Amino acid sequence: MSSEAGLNFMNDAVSSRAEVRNRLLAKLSPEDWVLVAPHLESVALKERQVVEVPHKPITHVYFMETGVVSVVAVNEEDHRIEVGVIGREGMTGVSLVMGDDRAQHSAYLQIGGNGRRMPAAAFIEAMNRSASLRSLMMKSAQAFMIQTAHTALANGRAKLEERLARWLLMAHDRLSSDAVPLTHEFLAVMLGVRRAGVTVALHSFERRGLISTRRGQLTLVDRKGIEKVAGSFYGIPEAELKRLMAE
Amino acid sequence: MSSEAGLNFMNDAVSSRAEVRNRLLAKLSPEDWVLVAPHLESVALKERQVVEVPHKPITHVYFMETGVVSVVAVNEEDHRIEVGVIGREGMTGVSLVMGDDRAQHSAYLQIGGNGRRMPAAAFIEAMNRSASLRSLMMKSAQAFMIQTAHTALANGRAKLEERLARWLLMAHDRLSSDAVPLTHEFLAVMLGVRRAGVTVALHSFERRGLISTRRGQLTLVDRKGIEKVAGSFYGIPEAELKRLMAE
DNA sequence: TGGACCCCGTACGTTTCCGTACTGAAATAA
DNA sequence: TTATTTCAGTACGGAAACGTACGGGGTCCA
Repeated sequence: MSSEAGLNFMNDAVSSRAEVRNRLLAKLSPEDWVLVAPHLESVALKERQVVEVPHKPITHVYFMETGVVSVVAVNEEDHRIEVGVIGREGMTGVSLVMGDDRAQHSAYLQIGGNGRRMPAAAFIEAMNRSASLRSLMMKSAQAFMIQTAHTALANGRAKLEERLARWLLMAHDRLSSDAVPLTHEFLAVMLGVRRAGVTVALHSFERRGLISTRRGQLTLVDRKGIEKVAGSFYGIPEAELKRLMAE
Repeated sequence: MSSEAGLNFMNDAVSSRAEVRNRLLAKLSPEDWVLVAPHLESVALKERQVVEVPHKPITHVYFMETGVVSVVAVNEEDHRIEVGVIGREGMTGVSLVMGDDRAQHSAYLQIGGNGRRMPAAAFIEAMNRSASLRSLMMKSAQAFMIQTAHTALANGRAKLEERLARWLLMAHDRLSSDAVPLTHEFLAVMLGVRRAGVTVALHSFERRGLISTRRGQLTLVDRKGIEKVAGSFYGIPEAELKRLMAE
């Protein structure tokens, strides 16, 4: 998976304010928008499109408007697990906000979508020029940290069904429809469990009327019911994101 | 556990540069040190001393010189697990660096020690005045994020023995001796596993000559051997910390 | 339209870890 | 010293999830 392959550029000259649907970009002050907009470029990314490679420099930050990015931690023995997801509420390239130039984790589109991207250098430059922009980006980074911490909690204490429910809810929050176009295999990789385990769990969800499934896709039917399954493993990062973005 | 109970203040007038052993404080430029030093206060903290309470304002940041702070994520159903440890390489109160005023997680001394603390307001003020200070603190925050992500990885993919070995190594990195003064019960809480499970695993370590144990304490004997057990679940955050602090 | 491939359903024995609980030994308080 | 509490060792059945693997059905491409 190359970082550039399969990338589609939209042919807008300069991103126009009104059509911005990424929540971070939408929150920019007019002054910060002026700082950022000239460097934005609309892109459409397919599923599995890689946007960050561990220990390599970050080339662009992505502000998605649809789709879901998975951030996956990997170690040398090739153990891997998702440590967070990013959708239209945030951005990729959190390391840049922290003054680092490289990606820590693998990041790629779990569910394809479109958004805008900005070269890393321009992003850093903009943050250096505007304290308010930097402040907003740090809040976003903080929200992502919280999500990662709760992923650690769920990974250590929750059962497969609880973690799966949590994942579906987080994905659903970032999608405009109830359909989640993913195979069991990919869900399994995200959660760090067996593919067969996901199949069985989803089956149980379906029998309970929580979701419906078909090949390569599942659809949330009873969100409240799924929330019940996830219990309090879901919710805190979402509430904290809301709080951090409220001001 | 109150935040103030059992706190001991040292009677130094102003912290002197030479005796600073916290690595973050030690890295401050002379100018940044001038900004920070007047607000530092030496403290000795006993084990279980609480320094941060979830969702409550952070009152002080702590720069430990000895001892280990556990940062523990908790949810409403009272599931809890450690998401990171902090010793003389870092600081507590990472949220402040990100522009938030409250603690996300519970933080307390897992192993007692001493260090310096600084009121939150003074810390924020100092960061606002110095870009280089802020930059250093953000690097430290980044290092902590990386640790949390790898905790999520270990929680999801590693076996009990691997996670226990990882924890021992992280504690050892932050202690000046090979002795870790902790009960099995506390290790179990950190890892989110049964106390009995820790007992059995430590036993196995002891039989293999990796550690020695006595009531309320264990001692690392063969660090290399323990690293072998932890495999690649240990190491990346440590290497990244080194890199981030190298500049 | 046939073949190849991908995805899902299912199964089985096995490992890991849990929940619980009882015991004795060590440390601490009275 | 004695009483009390804390900590460690051990055990048992059971739940959860694992590794592996096989077959059938969908989907897509030639």
